Amino acid sequence: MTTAAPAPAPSSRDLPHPVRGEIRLEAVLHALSDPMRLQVVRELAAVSDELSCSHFDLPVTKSTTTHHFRVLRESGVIRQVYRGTAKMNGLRRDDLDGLFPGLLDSVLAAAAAQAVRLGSVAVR
Amino acid sequence: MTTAAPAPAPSSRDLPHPVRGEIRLEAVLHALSDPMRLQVVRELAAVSDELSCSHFDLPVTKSTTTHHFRVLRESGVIRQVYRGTAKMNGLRRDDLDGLFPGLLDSVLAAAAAQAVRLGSVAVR
DNA sequence: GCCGTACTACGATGCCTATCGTAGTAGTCG
DNA sequence: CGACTACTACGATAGGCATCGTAGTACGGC
Repeated sequence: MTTAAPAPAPSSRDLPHPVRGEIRLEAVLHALSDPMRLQVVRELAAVSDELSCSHFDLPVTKSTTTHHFRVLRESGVIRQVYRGTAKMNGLRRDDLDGLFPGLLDSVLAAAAAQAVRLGSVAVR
Repeated sequence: MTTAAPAPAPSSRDLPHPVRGEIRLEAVLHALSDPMRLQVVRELAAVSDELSCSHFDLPVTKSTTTHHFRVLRESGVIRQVYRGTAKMNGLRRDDLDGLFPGLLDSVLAAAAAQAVRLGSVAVR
């Protein structure tokens, strides 16, 4: 075993992500069709950086939050990594733009337009 | 009474559609997140004309087909009208483009790109 | 070493939905 | 009128999913 890959301790903390080629349009659309998940994606796109799960103050329990983040991750919309005790979430903009050019931007623009239209203009 | 609207016989054949302002992004994304419905929308966009329900040869029963067309209609993606015995379906491109500029086109492009990517290039 | 924080996993529940089959209604054509 | 076509409505079923609560695991600080 020359390579002697030290197997960086599976640690049971590695999260399964679809590789770019495995991302399916239907799954992405489904992930974005939930208001709570769409809101999360909008926030992530706004900061264009990673955010911890606890940063989001969603009106549901932690368990449900975990579930929504998992749907987003497994559909390929976000990437999740552990950083110490925190789990950071980042938008997979490169992969999404590569596979579906313009899709994410038009969805984000549509969400923003609708937020204005529905009078949610004042932040929340 | 001048108008004297003769009430063109409700006939129980008028189909409820959301007006433009009632169309919700989440509902549209959800409607498009089903493979069968996405396929229908792609065909409608390809012909840019009305198509009867029976034109589509979906691998499900008539009942299920009716259900899918209703989801598309109630979400505001398509418009349905009766023409004789046939029920014609047309994409509401104007309304969708007006509310969510570029969204429909990028979804259609993404669907086409994915179809190619998955090797479904040879028809079925 | 112990505790608090952050997040997960598991089990349960209720709703939504995709699917079917059967029966029924509207329109057209003979 | 009568048969045929096109589509709907209704009822049933099974699976998915958003939600919760509780219990558990990993990390970092004291």
